[in-house]
Amino acid sequence: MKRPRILLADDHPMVLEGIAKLVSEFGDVVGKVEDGLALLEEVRQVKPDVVILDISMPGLNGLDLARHLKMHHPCCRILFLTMHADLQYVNEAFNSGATGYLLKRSAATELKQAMESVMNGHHYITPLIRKDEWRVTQLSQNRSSTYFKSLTPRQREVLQLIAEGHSLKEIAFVLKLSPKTVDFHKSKLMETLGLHSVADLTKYAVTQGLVGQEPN
Amino acid sequence: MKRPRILLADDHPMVLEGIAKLVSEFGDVVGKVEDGLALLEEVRQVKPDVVILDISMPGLNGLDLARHLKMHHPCCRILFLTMHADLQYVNEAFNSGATGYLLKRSAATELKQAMESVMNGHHYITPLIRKDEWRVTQLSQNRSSTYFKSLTPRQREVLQLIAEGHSLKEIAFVLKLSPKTVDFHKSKLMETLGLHSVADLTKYAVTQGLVGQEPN
DNA sequence: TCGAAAACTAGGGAATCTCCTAGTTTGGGA
DNA sequence: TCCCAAACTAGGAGATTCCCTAGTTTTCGA
Repeated sequence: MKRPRILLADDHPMVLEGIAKLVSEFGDVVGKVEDGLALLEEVRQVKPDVVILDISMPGLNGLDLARHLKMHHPCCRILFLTMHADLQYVNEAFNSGATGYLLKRSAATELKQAMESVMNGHHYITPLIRKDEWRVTQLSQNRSSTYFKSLTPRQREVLQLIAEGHSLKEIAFVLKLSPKTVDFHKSKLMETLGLHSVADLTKYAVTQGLVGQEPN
Repeated sequence: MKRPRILLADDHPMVLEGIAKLVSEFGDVVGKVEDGLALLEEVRQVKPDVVILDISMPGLNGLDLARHLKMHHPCCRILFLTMHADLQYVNEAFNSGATGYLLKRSAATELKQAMESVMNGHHYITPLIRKDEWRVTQLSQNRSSTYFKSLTPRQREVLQLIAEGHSLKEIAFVLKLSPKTVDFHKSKLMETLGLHSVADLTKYAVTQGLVGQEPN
């Protein structure tokens, strides 16, 4: 592989410099920037092969940047490196023109793999994000939100009530079902979402806007 | 300066490896860990001069870890490297035994400066956090309302683990307690916070920044 | 229209959690 | 120093949740 010319963007200098060190083992870091506007300017100047960027950035966020780059610098590959594992972000990223998607909690070795994929014209998505789930979402994407398309109405109902803090018994009473049935729906939806605790269900419901984030 | 023996802890491998590269220019990285328990284990094994760690970590958070370390390994210097610029965190960090406090948005060069201070027995706090403000807050801090409500350290620990999706049994194992004891702490903290379900505890922990909002 | 797949319903038994109680340890203040 | 309050520890008993299985209803495409 030809050594790619890489532009790095992250609003945390400490992280930026660290990633730069990692990346410089297999590519040339031709620029480092800490905000969205600087990135656009720098891309014009140095014409990198790949931009590695975070989603949350001051000025312009990563998703807006990706759209802009896709428009004005179509040859420039876009590799997200972010802490957001949320599928909505992943989808939004690829819809915005991303070529790859890594998490900060991915293994450091994935950087090189991802870079190779991306340089060969392929897409890359970290295995930490379940690819099949991502596919599913992508297909059902024409409706604005979501991904919990894959939940049945009953499952959504139960999920919401759980995330509101109700017990299975209470939910059963509200829905006029046996607690056993509610329990079944809970198991099923956990399986579907790949989650394993009430805590995770709650976080999921909150991020999906099913319930508010305020306790009580 | 003698090259310090450094143990690194950060729950994002990508960041961890990057920081390791940066640090290895002036110190020996004798260990890298991704969660609180691993950190305690590793400290016992390698007896580092300095631990560089994040505040938000799965298992045990950085503040609780600092207290453990101060207790069991008083010679080991503790340098926080985190994204939390909140003064409450800074105070709590120093109250918990921190020797230094850096931000991820600090300049990378501060790592070396901070390390030198810390190795010479001085404290270090990044200039991004105004030192005078920090003083003021510290004085007006009549101890208790530190980081979050009137929860005891144990209760905070348990709250975090619950909000991360662990069962009482798992938590008991991690903290080397009886599940009954964990249960008691849970009841007590629910009473203190006026909450009545795991869902609400999770939302509370998320809004307090004790855990991330992403499920899984 | 028919058949199959998906969704919905719920029971049994084991594991876990909840609530109550009680002993031990710890950190100040008189 | 001694004592008290708060924090921490854990046991018992009953309620709830988890996991598996199975029957019924609904949906949808051939």
